[in-house]
Amino acid sequence: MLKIFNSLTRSVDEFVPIEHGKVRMYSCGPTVYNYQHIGNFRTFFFEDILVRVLKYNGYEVKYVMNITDVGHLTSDHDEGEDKMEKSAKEKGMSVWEISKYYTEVFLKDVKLMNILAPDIYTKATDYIEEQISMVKCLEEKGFTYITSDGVYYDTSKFPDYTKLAQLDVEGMREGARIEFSEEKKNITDFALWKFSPKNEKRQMEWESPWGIGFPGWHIECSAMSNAILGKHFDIHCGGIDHLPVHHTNEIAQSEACTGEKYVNYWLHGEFLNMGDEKMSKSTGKFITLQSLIDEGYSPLDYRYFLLMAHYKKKLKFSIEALDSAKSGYRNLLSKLASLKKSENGAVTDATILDGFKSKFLQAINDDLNMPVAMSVLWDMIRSNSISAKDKLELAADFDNVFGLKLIEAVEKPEALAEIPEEVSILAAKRLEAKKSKDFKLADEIRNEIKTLGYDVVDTKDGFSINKSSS
RNA sequence: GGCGUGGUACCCAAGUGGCUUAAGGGGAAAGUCUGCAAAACUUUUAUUCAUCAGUUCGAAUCUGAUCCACGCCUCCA
Repeated sequence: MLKIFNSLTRSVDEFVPIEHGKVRMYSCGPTVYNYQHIGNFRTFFFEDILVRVLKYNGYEVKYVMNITDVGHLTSDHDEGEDKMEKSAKEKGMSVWEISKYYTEVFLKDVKLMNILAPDIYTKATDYIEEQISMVKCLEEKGFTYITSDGVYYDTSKFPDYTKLAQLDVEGMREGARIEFSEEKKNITDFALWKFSPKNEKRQMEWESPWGIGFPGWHIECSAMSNAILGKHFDIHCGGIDHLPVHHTNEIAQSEACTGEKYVNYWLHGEFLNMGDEKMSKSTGKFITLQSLIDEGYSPLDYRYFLLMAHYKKKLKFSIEALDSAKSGYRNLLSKLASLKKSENGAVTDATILDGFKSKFLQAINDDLNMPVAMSVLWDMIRSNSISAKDKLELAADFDNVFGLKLIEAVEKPEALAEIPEEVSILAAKRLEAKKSKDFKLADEIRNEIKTLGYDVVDTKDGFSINKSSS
């Protein structure tokens, strides 16, 4: 039985799908105006784990992720610039080029982290009609009003507005860091449709019943999820930051328009912190996946790092912590590789195997407790009463959830990559020296090989060469 | 000002009333092995869970107070 923490109820609830055996799920993807940083990837990773756990439990999953390429404003309560347009201006490219470029980088990074692609990626600009008709629907039902700069949602008309995030609207007003627009009726009201500036031609703008403009940021998710998954579906997830505003607004829009319950389970991933503070794009303090790769880390080292913590807890990122994950991951792979070579040994007692399997299942089904699942993997690998073959099979089975490419890595270890001939010859010479007990020469040759960037390691009947770890 | 998290070994991090006198990984130390080194294997590494009170037969886990750190109420995964 799968249990997950539902932000709506604020408790760990048993997961019961709307339709037996099937799950419809939506998550808020990237806004493609800049690179995604490793904190963003923590959330995409968490959603990936959720999908994998659902599939491991036998559910058929229909998974949609959006790509925001319009309407996401820089700040100021619907008064800032559009992030896409701003980024395009700064880089001297068209918004469409910006969108294409950052989407491609995102897709590449996602793949490197072995995050399974959703069934459908939806772009906000591909669903303008749907967004307009949802705004119309809200207008007809009396949830909107028009100001000088757009069509707004009147949150006071939706009684359950504060439910998801348990917002204290009065308290917000007192400490608000920013004055809110005079034209807004309530501090929490938000734009559904924004008018293009009178004196400026936007690159992205569309005709609408209210005038030329572009959709507000929140409406895209309501419109697209509705179009693809229907009015009422199972799971909606995203980063924790989306809970008080974006997801709260989505519920208000969707439920006001359809009159039905929107989503059954809301899941939110916590932030990755740099030291004690969150990693954030607006402060410029962030790390991309590519920069980790440039530093000599594998994207899967980072994945292993993420598996060590629960998704609902803040995680401190540091090079030290990443290094320990890297070591842990490499150790794991070398253990598995040596299992591959070893004799199979005795047949394993089935009850022992089942014990590990059920511990694993219990961990992943307990609100995706990956740290515990990882400890089950390690205990299993260190166990004395399981044959090498069974260990590898179980590891492969668990890896359907972990996504660490454990078996691929064992099949073709990268250490065997290309050893230059020069190094091979030296190593052979060293073996000769060793055989004639000229250990001084042997050590000299080993040092020489070391300076070429390789390590020679003695084995029972010879040696093996590995690239020095950086 | 309001709302909300969290403080567990040298580091990362599970555990949220008895099964645990606190998982797992990294690191460190000792031993076996080895010409040496590495790897591998074995063992060790928190009588203690920010602090102080309290509830309980029993608390890291519940309650209260205190200290500290962080997030949200501007955009953000």
